[in-house]
Amino acid sequence: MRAQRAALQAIRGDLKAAKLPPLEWYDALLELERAGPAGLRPLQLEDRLLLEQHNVSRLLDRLATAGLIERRPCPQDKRGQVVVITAVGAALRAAMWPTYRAAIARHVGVPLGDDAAAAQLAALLDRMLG
Amino acid sequence: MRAQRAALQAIRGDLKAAKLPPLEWYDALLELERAGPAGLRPLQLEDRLLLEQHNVSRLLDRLATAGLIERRPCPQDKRGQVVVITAVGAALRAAMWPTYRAAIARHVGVPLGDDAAAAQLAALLDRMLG
DNA sequence: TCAAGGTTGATGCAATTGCATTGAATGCTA
DNA sequence: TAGCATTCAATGCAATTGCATCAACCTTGA
Repeated sequence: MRAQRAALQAIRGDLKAAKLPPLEWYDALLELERAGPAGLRPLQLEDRLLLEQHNVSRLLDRLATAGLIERRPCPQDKRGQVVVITAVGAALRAAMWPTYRAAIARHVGVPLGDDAAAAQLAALLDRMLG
Repeated sequence: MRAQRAALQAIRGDLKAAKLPPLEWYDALLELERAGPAGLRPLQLEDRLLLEQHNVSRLLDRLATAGLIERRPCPQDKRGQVVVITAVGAALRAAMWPTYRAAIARHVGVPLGDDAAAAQLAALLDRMLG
């Protein structure tokens, strides 16, 4: 918990110092970019981001307000919607990556030392997501 | 990040289901209990809990309101204070432990499998706190 | 086919967190 | 030792998160 908090706060600090949006935006935009033009249902985002339903709903509000995503009605289910990333959204995600990548390297990669340690850590943490 | 979030949310859920206070209270009370009757300065709590100054200040507000800690003036530094856990606070921490312990076992221990994996994970994460 | 129950996503309200600033006290330096 | 930058902790305000609930829609089964 403490290691995660330290890394997270440090990475957030780097993003903020670069005047970039919060980390949550990146995560959401990345998932949506991976989903391609088919987009994602909010429920799928919940699963992938491990966020609660109401937090996804409000995160999407902010992303939509910023013009980074588009909410489209869902043909199969009129309650639902399909969320698609816009070109602006994809551009922002790409613009965030260099800073984010460097922050990860600095605050996770460097402390861990070698790549083998990182791989080991990833493997262990993966077990916790089964 | 995702592994931590999953574990944290699950553990919080268990504490809530048992009608116990939030995890942050436990962490703070534990540090204060370890500090003994000498107590801790808020700044020391910041370091140990990796919380920002204003969050410590407000966490202490809540703990004090609940009668779990006592804020005493600091003799060496009249700006500061010394925070000491009360008997009620220690009792609450102790009461939380069985549930917390079980939650950790369930959501961290079990997924990891054996103790060796847990030790390895702890060692790797420790590197990130240097 | 329609009533009952479950799912999807939004929203009002309270609690928490983040951010900037403040007030008080300290210590450094000239 | 007066002046000034720094440190400790609190606080007003905005943004976010948590919680409960709601409205709309879907699904199932008699």
